[in-house]
Amino acid sequence: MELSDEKKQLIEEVGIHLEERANLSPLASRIYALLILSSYDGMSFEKIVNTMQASKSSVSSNINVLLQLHFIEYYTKPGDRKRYFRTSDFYLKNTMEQQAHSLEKALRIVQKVNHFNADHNPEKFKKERSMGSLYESHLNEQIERINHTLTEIEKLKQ
Amino acid sequence: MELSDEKKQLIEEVGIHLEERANLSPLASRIYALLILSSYDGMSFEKIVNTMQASKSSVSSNINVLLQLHFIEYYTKPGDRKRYFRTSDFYLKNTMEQQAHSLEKALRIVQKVNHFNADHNPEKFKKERSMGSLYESHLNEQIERINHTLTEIEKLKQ
DNA sequence: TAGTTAGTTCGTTTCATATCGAACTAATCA
DNA sequence: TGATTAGTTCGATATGAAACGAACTAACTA
Repeated sequence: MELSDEKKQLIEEVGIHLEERANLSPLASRIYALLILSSYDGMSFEKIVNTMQASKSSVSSNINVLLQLHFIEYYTKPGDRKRYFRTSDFYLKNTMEQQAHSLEKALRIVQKVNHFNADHNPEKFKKERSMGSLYESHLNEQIERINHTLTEIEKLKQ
Repeated sequence: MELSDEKKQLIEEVGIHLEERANLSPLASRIYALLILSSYDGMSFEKIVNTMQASKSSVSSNINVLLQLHFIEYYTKPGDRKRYFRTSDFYLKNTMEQQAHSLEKALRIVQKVNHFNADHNPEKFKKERSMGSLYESHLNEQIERINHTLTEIEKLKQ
């Protein structure tokens, strides 16, 4: 029931990272980190409550968020009412898809900004155009790379 | 003094994007968006206060944050006490440097997680290794790309 | 020197969001 | 059927951050 110090600290570190990158609440981040660092068998709701020292209600709502985002999944054992949670099979794929969306959104914004400045602040646009287009093509490249990797992951799945 | 509806809406859109991506407060994000979408001459403190309909104190502290992060800079005109703020010359470069750091951090975390699971959850590690290594090399590639673009920007500066 | 102006400081207020706990539901068990 | 258990719901509390406003400083100006 007690975690090693090494694991505790790693949960904290990964948790903070997830908070920042995935916009999850602190507890959701810690739970997700815990499951990332645990065996593929997963953990029961109760065990998560005890390990995290958090209330049942907090764990319940945060687990539901993680389920909705498809970051985790659950399974049941015959003759056992409990649900067992684990990281979803392809959570790295989800992470990358989110990154792709975020980059695409960034690209759309940059394009809008450049367009607006070309129309309304021509002097500024001229000054920044070369860097702006460099940035645009950089974003395009990154999106391409990510999609490429996603198709490779798709192959792995089969 | 009044902004066009088009500009207002774009400030909102870019502002929300900056809030999410750059971890800036709402007002800091809006001020930064305003300056991104304004002429290279920049805007005085007073004009920013009026345009944003925010208090002097809020504008003051948020501008100082943006200055510290080198997202914006200011200049003065001889015989004019006011300070004029504009986006810093190479703010896109700063953006990319931040992205590079964030990717490097992500890579270090993923490596730590993989290492931990290899030691403590061998079954899970085996199951996820191929995807994990694919992800690792993907992150490496992205970091490489970003550094490459940064050196190209460096060339532009000269 | 007295008045004005640009911008800052700092204590207070407002607001959002995370977590909690007690009461509840629905399924299982004896 | 009555008791137990797994998990949810929902109103209350706590915490932290953002924005505010009044008072202040420091520089200029008449």
